[in-house]
Amino acid sequence: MIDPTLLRENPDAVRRSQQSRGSAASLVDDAIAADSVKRAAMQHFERLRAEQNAFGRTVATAPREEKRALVLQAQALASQVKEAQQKSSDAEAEFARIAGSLGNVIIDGVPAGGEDDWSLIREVGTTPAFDFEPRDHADLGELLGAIDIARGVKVSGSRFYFLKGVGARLELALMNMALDKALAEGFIPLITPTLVRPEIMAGTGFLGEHADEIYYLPADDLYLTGTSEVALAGYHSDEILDLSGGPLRYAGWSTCYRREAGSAGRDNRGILRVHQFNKLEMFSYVLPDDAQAEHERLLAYQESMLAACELSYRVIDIAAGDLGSSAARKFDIEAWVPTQGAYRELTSSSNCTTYQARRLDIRYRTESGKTAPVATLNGTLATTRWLVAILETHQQADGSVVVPTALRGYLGGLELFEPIA
RNA sequence: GGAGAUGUCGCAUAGUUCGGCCUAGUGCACCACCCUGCUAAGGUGGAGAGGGGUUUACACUCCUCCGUGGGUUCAAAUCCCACCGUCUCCGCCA
Repeated sequence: MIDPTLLRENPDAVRRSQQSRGSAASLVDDAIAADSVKRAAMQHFERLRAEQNAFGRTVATAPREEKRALVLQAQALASQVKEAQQKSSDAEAEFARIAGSLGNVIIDGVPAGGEDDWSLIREVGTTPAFDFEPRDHADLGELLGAIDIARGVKVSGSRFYFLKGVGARLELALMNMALDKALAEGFIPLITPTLVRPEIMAGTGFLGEHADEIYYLPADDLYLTGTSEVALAGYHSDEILDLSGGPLRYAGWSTCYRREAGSAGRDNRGILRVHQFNKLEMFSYVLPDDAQAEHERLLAYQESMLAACELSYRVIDIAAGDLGSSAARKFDIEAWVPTQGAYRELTSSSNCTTYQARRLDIRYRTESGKTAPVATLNGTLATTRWLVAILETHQQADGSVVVPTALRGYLGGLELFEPIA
């Protein structure tokens, strides 16, 4: 939910944002109209209600013999009040529906356009060159006994897999390295629920256009989360936070579930795009004025992880039309995947400003003692998908894979993954 | 899954019997000031959340909120229905 005051006082800013996203700017005018209808209806209802309340007090204290006549009068008033209340709550719901469909107001500098209109922030590292034909991660995974796709499909269907042997160990090593990084930066570790209630899912903005991407358990009315961001954002819902000591930073580890309904035929090979994977996610609650600095900070942590994995990558500023509704800006880091000859997303970091917090009712106390929504940000610190880039980047001609130095300590000193017999 | 208990503005509670001076009282904690004078106490006042009106702002004023959503009624914390959470016991259980 965007700031209704901004909608009233600076509708042009919201219009520009909608245009950059390629969404309907006319929604802004609809929202403003609905807002004024809502307020008129509220005022009408509240005036009648005040009258009714006053009358009620008269009835309560009236002598018995006058009560009967007074009650008859009050009955007429009550039906008017009821009607006005209905109109008011309808108008309120209508405003919420329209205003809720407006995306977050993007931050200046975010490129306009869609999926391909991102702008490059920087490229880091040199893309690996091989004097042999590199194998893709699926082949390497099989060769090393690290990834068992066939049995994953047998047990659970397409886009499922087993991590096995050094593959399983590599994932745990990566997660542990990421956790240590997070701890060093002051994040509080959390292992989060992966099943959440509808209001939490809706509050984080995932039940909008992408609802078909989400697993749902109708028998229990619960959703399986595609990222621990959902639980991490819901963690402080309906709370007033004390941020006087600085931001609240959490590192949430969870398994993530995605239906991948809209990606049939894409990335069918290997574990690039799967229904289930693990992720360590950073999540920050900060004062609104600190949000942009925090975004840079999360990005820096991510880059240091990529560097520790000795990967070559680029940082991109995602275009407005490719942002989720909650994000005001999103930076992705994409690592070079040799056999694809392309950069592929390994991390994503969003600044949701106050949009998500407003919907989840997460506030802080301003200096004047009033409450105001906080800003929320999230970013990937490690996921299963990183194995793709790590295996492919560090492979050798014989199919072995050199373990990045920083990860060796998490693998009992193992320096090389070797093909199994 | 079964039985029972329970949910009140930070925490703890009063209020629910029998609907109406509940505009939800009190204690603790909190904030400001005063007094005292030394590691503690006393006094006065303030102070919940969301929204509307009016405001540069302060202030003022109105509406809503007693787990959630409905219902009955002129009037609901209080009565009725459904749901949710928590606790206790029983059952079941990777």
